[in-house]
Amino acid sequence: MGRKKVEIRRIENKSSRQVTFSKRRNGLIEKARQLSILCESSIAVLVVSGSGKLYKSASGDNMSKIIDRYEIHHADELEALDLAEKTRNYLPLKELLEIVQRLAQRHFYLPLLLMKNTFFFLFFWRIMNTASLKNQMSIMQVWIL
Amino acid sequence: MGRKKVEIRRIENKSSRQVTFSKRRNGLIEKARQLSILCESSIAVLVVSGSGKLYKSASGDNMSKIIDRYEIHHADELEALDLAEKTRNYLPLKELLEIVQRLAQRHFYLPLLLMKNTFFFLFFWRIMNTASLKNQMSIMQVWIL
DNA sequence: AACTATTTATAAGA
DNA sequence: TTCTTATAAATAGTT
Repeated sequence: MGRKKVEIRRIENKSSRQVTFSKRRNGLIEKARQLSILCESSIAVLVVSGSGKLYKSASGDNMSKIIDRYEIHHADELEALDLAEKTRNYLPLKELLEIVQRLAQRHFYLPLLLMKNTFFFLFFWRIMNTASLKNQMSIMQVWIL
Repeated sequence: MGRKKVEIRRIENKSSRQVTFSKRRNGLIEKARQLSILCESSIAVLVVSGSGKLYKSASGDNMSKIIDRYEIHHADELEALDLAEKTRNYLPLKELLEIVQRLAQRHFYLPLLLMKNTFFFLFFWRIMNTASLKNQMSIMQVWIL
């Protein structure tokens, strides 16, 4: 949509890349706003520029709610069944902790509340019931870090 | 961009709303992809339909990374200084817990790791040092829920 | 799902 | 940067 057709590949000229970034970024956010109103939907757009600057927009609902909705969706995609299998087989505590840590690392931002239907709580309570009080601090650090 | 100019307001006819949703959603995601390539940027688009279905796209980087970048940005916006002030004045434990709960509610998805430079840990350790062991369980529930 | 008349977005230039 | 305008692209209504 312009004087010339452009190939969709990195614009090498820095200043025209910047101009295009600004124009199209505004266009994208405006499109999101329109879609949100026309079709009663909630839309989040997050843009991170090459230099790391963040531009965001949330239409129809606030950013937190939309991201929460994504987290729920994402949680659903987790390998819950595989984990359930392992849990039923009563893994050693050490291995349980490793799984928790790995998951926590991969999906760290995932609010635990949103995982209420998954197996984190099972892990948690089992660990808490198994570990001695003096170990609880370090276990809590696993959960927090 | 069509046979007629459309006002940007909710489309009342359900089926044409659905058709428009599908067309424009695809358009939006394609625009995001193009911008990401043309200008070397990372773009996340999250769309939640009126019926709650989620559509997402991440270009230039994966969704987790882009959302993490947003979380960091968001954390920076927190009223950290105000909180620091309050902390220095040694609020009663009850009030500290209330602040923690309010923050947790508003920014629940925020990974604690990303807040390492904020005051959550101060809160946490102070609470843990103040509370008796038998209260720690309920305090942990504050943190988890 | 296609088609196509129009509107809209935007690339290049001023 | 901001405005202008020729042209490409998106899409509203139709089939």
